[in-house]
Amino acid sequence: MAGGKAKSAARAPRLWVLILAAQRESQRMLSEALRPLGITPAQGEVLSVLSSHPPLTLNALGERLVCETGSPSRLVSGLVRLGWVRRSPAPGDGRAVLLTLTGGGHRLATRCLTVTGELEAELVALAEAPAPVEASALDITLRTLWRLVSHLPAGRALKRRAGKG
Amino acid sequence: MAGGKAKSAARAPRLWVLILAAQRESQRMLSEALRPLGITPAQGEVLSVLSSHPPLTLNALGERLVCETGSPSRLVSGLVRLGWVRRSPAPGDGRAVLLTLTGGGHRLATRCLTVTGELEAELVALAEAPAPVEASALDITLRTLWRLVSHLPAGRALKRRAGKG
DNA sequence: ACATCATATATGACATATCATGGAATTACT
DNA sequence: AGTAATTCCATGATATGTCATATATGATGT
Repeated sequence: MAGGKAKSAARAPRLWVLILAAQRESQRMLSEALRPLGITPAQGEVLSVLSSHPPLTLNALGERLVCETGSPSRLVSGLVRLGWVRRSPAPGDGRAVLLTLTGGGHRLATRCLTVTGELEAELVALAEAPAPVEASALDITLRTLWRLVSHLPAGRALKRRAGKG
Repeated sequence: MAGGKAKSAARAPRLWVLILAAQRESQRMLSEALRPLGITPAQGEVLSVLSSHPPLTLNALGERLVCETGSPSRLVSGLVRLGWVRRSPAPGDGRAVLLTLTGGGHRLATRCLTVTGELEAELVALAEAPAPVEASALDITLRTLWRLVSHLPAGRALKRRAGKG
C-alpha cells in the first residue's frame, strides 16, 4: 500500500542526500575529466554556454549558469586570464561587458562539450536501470540516483551509515 | 536504435546539470531552513549521523558523510566550539578521537532531523509527478529532477539557456 | 629494543561559492 | 536639465570543500 511506502521514506536515504551524493560524485568525475583541458567544471559551463549563445553580458551569462548565482565576474576573469574569453565594451551601454570566446576558446569549448558528453554517457550508464521497473516516478528517481552513487565513495558513505541505523 | 536517444541527449538538459541544479537548490532550501538552528547543512549532517550511531572516531564519521571527503576535522571543530559535540580520547588508541553529542547536541540533532524531514517533504512535493508516467527509469529521473528545479533559480537558468540553443 | 611503515588527526594552502560593498553608467521622474 | 533610483560590474570578506603536509601514535618485522 501507499502508506507503507510513504512511511519508509522517513528512514530511507533521503532524496536530498542522494541528490547531494550524486552531485559530489559527478562533480568529481567531471573535474577529473576536464583536468587535461586545464579547466574546472564551472569554467566548462561558461565555455559551453558562450559557445552556443550570441555574445552575452556578464549578467546574462550569470542568468544562464547553474554553477553560480550572482554575476560570475571572477569566474570569467579566470577564463580571460587563460585567453579563452574576451571582454569587450557593450555598444550602447557603458556599464555592460560583452563576453565572447576567442578562437582558442571556441576550440576548447568544443573539446569541453565532447568531454561533457562522454561524462554524461558514463553517468547514464551508471544510472540506467537493468530492467523496466514499475513504481512511482519518485521511487524510480530515488533508485536511479542510488544506482548512480551506490558504488562510489558517497554511496559507500551512505551504506556505512545505514549499517547501524 | 539507441542512437536516436543518445543524439537527443546532446541538447537536452543533461543529467549532470540537473543533478547540479537540484543540489544547489536543495542546499539553499536546507541552508535557509537550518538557519534558525544556527547550523549549516554540513553540520546538520554530522549531528544526524552522530545522533544515530555509537560514538564514532573522526575517521569513521568521515566515512559516513556525503558532504565532505577526508576527515571532517574542521567541520567537527565548529560543532565543538558551539558546544554540540564533545571530543574525547579513544580508549586503546592514543591517536583517535571519539565524538559524542552533548545533551544540547542531542536536542539540536532532534530538531535538525525534524527540519530535514520537513525539507524532504517539500522536495518530494516539488518532485512528485502529477500522474503515473510510462517511460524509462532514466527519463523519469530526468523529468523528476526537472520538476524539482524547473521553477527555481537554477531551473530558470536552464530555461534561459535553452531559449537560444 | 629498534627501525620502518601505516594510521589518526590537525593544519596550512588553495580554489570556489555566497554575501555585502562601492563605483560607474543608465533610466526614470520632475 | 537635474536629481534620484536602478542597473552593471568589480572587489573585499567570509565560509566551505579539497589537497597536501606535519605530527603523533600504533603496528610490523628483524
